[in-house]
Amino acid sequence: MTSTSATPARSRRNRRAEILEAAARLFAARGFHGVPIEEIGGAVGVSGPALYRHFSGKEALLAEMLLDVSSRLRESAVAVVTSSPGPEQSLDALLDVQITFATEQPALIIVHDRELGNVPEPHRRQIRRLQRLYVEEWVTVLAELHPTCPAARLRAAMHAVFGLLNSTPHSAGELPGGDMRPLLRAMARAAIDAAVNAR
Amino acid sequence: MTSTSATPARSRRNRRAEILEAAARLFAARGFHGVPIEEIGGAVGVSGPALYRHFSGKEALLAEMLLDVSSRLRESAVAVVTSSPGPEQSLDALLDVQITFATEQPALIIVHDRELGNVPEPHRRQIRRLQRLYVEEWVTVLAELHPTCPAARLRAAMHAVFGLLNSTPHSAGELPGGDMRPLLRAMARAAIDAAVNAR
DNA sequence: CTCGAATGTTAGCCAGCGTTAACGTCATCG
DNA sequence: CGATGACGTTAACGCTGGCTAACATTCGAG
Repeated sequence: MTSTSATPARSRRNRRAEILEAAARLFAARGFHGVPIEEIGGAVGVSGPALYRHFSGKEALLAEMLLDVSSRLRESAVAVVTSSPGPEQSLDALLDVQITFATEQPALIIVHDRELGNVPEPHRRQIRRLQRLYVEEWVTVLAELHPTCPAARLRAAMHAVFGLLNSTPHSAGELPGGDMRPLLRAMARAAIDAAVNAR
Repeated sequence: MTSTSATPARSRRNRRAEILEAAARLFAARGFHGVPIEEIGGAVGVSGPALYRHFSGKEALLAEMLLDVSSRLRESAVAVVTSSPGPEQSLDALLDVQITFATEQPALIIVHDRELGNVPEPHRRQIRRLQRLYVEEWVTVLAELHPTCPAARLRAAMHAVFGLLNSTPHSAGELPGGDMRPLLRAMARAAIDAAVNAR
C-alpha cells in the first residue's frame, strides 16, 4: 500500500513454497526425524542453513506445513457443504475434496496424519482443532442423512473411511491413475452406507 | 538336548519380548528416529545400553519386530485359508485375522506400515516379501470369488481395505471396544463388494 | 551511487544419541 | 567351590545434525 513497488523480492519462484513442498516429500518418505535439514535445502538447490532465512526452525517448518494442510482441508469442506443444496450432494462433494487431495498431494496427506506429534505445543492444539472441525463437517452431514445413528459411531466410521482414502499413497502405481478415483469413491460410499445401516 | 536342565536362564519374564513390546509402543507413538535407545530401556526397567545384551543394535531390534509381525500375519493367513472349506469362508476368516490383529496390537500395526524404510537392506527385502505374500493370500481368495475382476484392481482395493482396518489405532476410544469389530467388519465387507462389482 | 533488505554461503558450537569398553554380580554346573 | 556365562551398570567416544555467527551478493529505492 505504502509503496508502489510491483513485485517486492521473489528471487527465483517462491522459495518458501518450494521448500515446503520438498520437505513434505522427504518427511513422507523417511519421517520428520529421519530427514536432516541439510537434505531439505539440497532438494531445492540451496544448501543447509539457508532454511533459516524462511523459517525459524525445523519444527516451525513442520508446523506451518500441517497448519496449511489442515486449514485448506477444512476451508474446502466448509465451502463445499455451504454451497450444496442438500446433505446428499454435500457428501458427494466432501468425498471429492478428500479424494482429490489424497491422490494429488499424497506426501502432504501422509505427513498430516503421522507427524502431528512433532509439532511443538503452541501450534499442535490449533492443528488438532482444525482436524476436528474437518471431521465434524462430515459428521454433521452424515447425521442429517441418518439421524438415528449415534454420533460416536459416525465419527469412528469416518476415521476408518479416512484410513481407506488416505491409503492411496501406499498403493501408488498399482492401478492406472484414472481408475483409482472412482474405485476409491465407490469403496468409500459403500463403507459409509454399511456403517450407518447398522444391523 | 545335550543337557537335562529344566529352565535355562530367563531372569524375570522374557526380557527380549518385553523390550520388543515397549519399543513397538514407543516407535508407534514417536517414530523410530524419535525414540532414544535410553528410553526403550527405561520402559522395561533397565537403562540404556542393556539392550545390546539382547539385540545387536537399534536397527536389528526394528528388523526383528517387523519380521515377526509380517511372518505371523502371513502364517495366520495361510493357516486360515487352507483350513476353510471355500473362498467365502476364507474371506471371512481373513477379515477376522486382520481385525483381531489391528485391534489387539495397534502399535505393531502402526510400526509395521510406517517404519519399513528404516530396516537395513538384508532384512528389508525379506519383510517386503512376507507382506507381499500376505496380500496375495487375500487376492487369491478374492480372485476365486470374482474371476472377472483384474488382479491389479483387487490389489489396489485390498490396500485400501488395509488402510480402513488399520485406522483403528487412530480412532482409539471413539467407540466402546465391542462395537468396533463388527463395524470394521461390515465396512470392510461392503468396501470389498463395491470394489469387485465395478460398474 | 549508496544504503539496506533479502537471500545465500561456510565455519563452528553444542547437544543428543548410538555404540563400545570396562567392570560388577549372580546363578548354574562341573 | 571356583569357573563360566548371562545380564546390568556407568563412563566415554565419535558422529550426526540443529542452530548461530560472520561474511558475501544482489537488487530495488531514494
